[in-house]
Amino acid sequence: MTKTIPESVVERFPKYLALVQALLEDNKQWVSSAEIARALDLTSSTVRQDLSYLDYRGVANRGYEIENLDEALTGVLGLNEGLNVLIVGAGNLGRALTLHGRFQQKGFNIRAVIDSEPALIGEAVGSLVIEGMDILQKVVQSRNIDVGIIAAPPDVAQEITGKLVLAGVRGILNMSGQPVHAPQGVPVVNVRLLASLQQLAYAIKVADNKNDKDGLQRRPD
Amino acid sequence: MTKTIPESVVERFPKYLALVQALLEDNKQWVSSAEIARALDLTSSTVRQDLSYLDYRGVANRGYEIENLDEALTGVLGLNEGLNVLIVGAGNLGRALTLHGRFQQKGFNIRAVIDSEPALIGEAVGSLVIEGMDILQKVVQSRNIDVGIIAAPPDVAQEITGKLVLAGVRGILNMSGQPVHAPQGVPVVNVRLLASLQQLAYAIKVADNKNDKDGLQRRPD
DNA sequence: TAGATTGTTAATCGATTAACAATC
DNA sequence: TAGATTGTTAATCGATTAACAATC
Repeated sequence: MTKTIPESVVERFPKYLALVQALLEDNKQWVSSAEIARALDLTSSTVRQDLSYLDYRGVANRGYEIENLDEALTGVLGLNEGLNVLIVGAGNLGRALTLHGRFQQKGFNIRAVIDSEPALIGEAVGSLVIEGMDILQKVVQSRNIDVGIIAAPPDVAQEITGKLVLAGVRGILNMSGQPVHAPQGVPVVNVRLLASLQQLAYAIKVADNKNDKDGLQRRPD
Repeated sequence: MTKTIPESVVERFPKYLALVQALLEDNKQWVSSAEIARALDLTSSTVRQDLSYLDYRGVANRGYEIENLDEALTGVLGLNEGLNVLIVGAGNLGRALTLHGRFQQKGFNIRAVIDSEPALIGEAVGSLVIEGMDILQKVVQSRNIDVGIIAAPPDVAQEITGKLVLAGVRGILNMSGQPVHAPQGVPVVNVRLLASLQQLAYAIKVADNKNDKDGLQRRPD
């Protein structure tokens, strides 16, 4: 088995992967740690350290072969196979995610959208049809769902989590805004859009203070 | 001016704020660093250290008064006033964000939705009406927009960023998936949903390996 | 071969945690 | 007053960076 990879490193892997796939599109063949560092605003030392966790080694005096780097990053992230996704909640967010082509394109195959509201059942969302919450378990099992995405209101998020776990999903992406807990062995990633906006608010405040201090103009309230 | 607050601490402030506002709803009056730590999966030491950056001090032998803590966190994040938001892109994601009541409720007032597609102009999204991209600058200025949210395709994300900066927004939340750059002084927060899914994929892989090692059953492919 | 770039070790830096005096 | 909990200092831990021998 591979050595445990620090969380801070894992968090950067998707960035490397996005860059590498963009370079691949441009038909570039090689990239150096210094180039990667420049593109992602890191040091080349961090880049080399991070990439040393991969199954693929760079080549002294050449750098990293992009195709191999792509494969190694895809492999380490567990993206070789593609993952089947169920979206829970067919509101605006659920529909937006379902129709967002980029997930599909990157190996997250959206296989179903379900909702507890009977009136929505049967409605089309892209090439899918909204199904009932009552058949969640059946859907997960018959369509080999790996990942459940919670795009439902906060108050039902934990309840849905329980159902997803029971049905046998392997991981959960929770966009409800309400942090949820699943048993050990079923990882949960909580996406907090409000938190991102609040961090932005902080950054704005800091930037404004800086401008004040520097004697620069700011738009009057 | 206040001391600079480490990024790691600022990232936790929204979590404290969410908890504190939930406790406020429950009419709780006091909370201790140990209780906060338990709820957010931190150590009480980290909590006390973090909260010591605030303008409000706790009370020995009592803990923190929730109402004051709320105010202090709101203040430090720059959320006292509420912020006016423009959403760029009236596709599924843009509409979902516009209609998502929670942002409004937490002080992010969505004042406009714009799109470059003429056919969409005039269409209603909740209480707003989709407006044209050509009046972006006018909208930002006349409606005192603080924050632009990019909910448009990746290929136009950087271009929109330029327009937003020129129009005078104070910060940008970028949900396009394409990282964008703005000049110093206009902070950008990039939300990467795909990266979250990829991190989840990694966590799933690790969890599966662990189960294998422990000799537990895993669903066969 | 000479030069460039890797992989890795050691040094530095920053974040988290432990410990405890202050205090309500 | 006694006990609990804060705020803060010092210790520990982990992540980033610097440096350089190995190597293509």
